[in-house]
Amino acid sequence: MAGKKQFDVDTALEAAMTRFWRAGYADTSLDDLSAATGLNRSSIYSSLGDKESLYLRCLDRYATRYGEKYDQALSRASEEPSRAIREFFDVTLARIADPGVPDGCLIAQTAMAVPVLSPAIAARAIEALGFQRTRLRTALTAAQVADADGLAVHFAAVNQSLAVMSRAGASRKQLRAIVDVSLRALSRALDA
Amino acid sequence: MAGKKQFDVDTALEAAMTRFWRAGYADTSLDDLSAATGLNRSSIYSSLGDKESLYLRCLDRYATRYGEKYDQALSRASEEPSRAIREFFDVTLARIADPGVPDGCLIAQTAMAVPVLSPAIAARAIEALGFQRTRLRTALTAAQVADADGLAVHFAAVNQSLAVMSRAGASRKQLRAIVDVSLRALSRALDA
DNA sequence: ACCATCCTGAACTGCTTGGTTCAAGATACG
DNA sequence: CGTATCTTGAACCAAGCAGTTCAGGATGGT
Repeated sequence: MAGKKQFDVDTALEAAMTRFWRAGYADTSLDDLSAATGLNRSSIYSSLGDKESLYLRCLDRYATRYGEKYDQALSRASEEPSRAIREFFDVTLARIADPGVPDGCLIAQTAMAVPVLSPAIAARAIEALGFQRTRLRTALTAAQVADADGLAVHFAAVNQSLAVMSRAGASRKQLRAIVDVSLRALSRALDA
Repeated sequence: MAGKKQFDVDTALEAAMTRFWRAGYADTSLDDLSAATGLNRSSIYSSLGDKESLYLRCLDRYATRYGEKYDQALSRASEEPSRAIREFFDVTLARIADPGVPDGCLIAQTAMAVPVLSPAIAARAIEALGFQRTRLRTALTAAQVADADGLAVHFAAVNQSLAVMSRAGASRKQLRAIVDVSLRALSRALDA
């Protein structure tokens, strides 16, 4: 197959992202990516770039996709803050419950490997986490919650903790319990 | 240098553990371990075993060392639960603040890599996390707190989240804020 | 002084890694 | 039909990997 038609770059990118997400950067070889995407090594290299730039593209893809979902969940924070934060966590819980997608979180995985990753990749992961915190802080500020800063970083952290715990085989019930304690803390802050 | 004296196995194990802790299993080669311990490749192999069994020994070493500290922090939970949990988190915060030791957490790092690690290593990490939850649940039950189970898994998760956030360069202030929200949730649970 | 003991450096194996090149083949369009 | 365009598989490279072996040198105990 050749001539003018090209393979679907988007599909290949999705497969590569999923592989990186499950196994991490170090444990994903070009052969793994080749097998996952169905593309030849040379095709990956010529149309998706080398391993590092491909990883960066996957990071962006991941951050954009779930960033939009988080934004949507938080969009009505000023009217119903409790519900907004609950829906924020539901985005993560639904992702973990989805059998078509790996456990964990690509951003969290990248953050854990910061000391051994290239500065460019490390910076992108840290940036994404910072963006998540900002997202939450903006929503909580709009809802006029006391200590919006502290709660924002707490929720961002608890969200990441779900990635770790899901990798360790935590049940959905346990993941829900983790979130519930944080949601109760928000309720108290709203009462005051 | 040879004859009858041996190098200090304990010192070597400590160096290996630190290296694994910082860089993870995949990104630590035998040459890295050799450089870190100051031992020859063949010395590592003959007296510490292969890479996998050495990693297991490091995991145990880590779990035992900090497990004791966590136990100590929680020992007076029935009398002063709030203080006990605060001191529990202080163990982690002090470890992260210690410049002589890497950020993050060896257990969390291992948990994140579960899908690509050997079953033996994966099982040990999951076991360690389960033990942490049990430790907390026992303490909270002794303190007669409502929803000890939910709080235990929440605290265990938040504790792991500190590893992720510290790797992403979070400040001590931010890490403290993450913990504070959880501690407030405990206070409310104790009031009720 | 001697000998048993242990460590060390170096080498070697077989394999995988990321990266790159290129000729051959398949297609679509004029 | 012919030609320009694109993909593909295979091969190649230098490097790094884990694991293992072994001869030789340094040491401690006697």
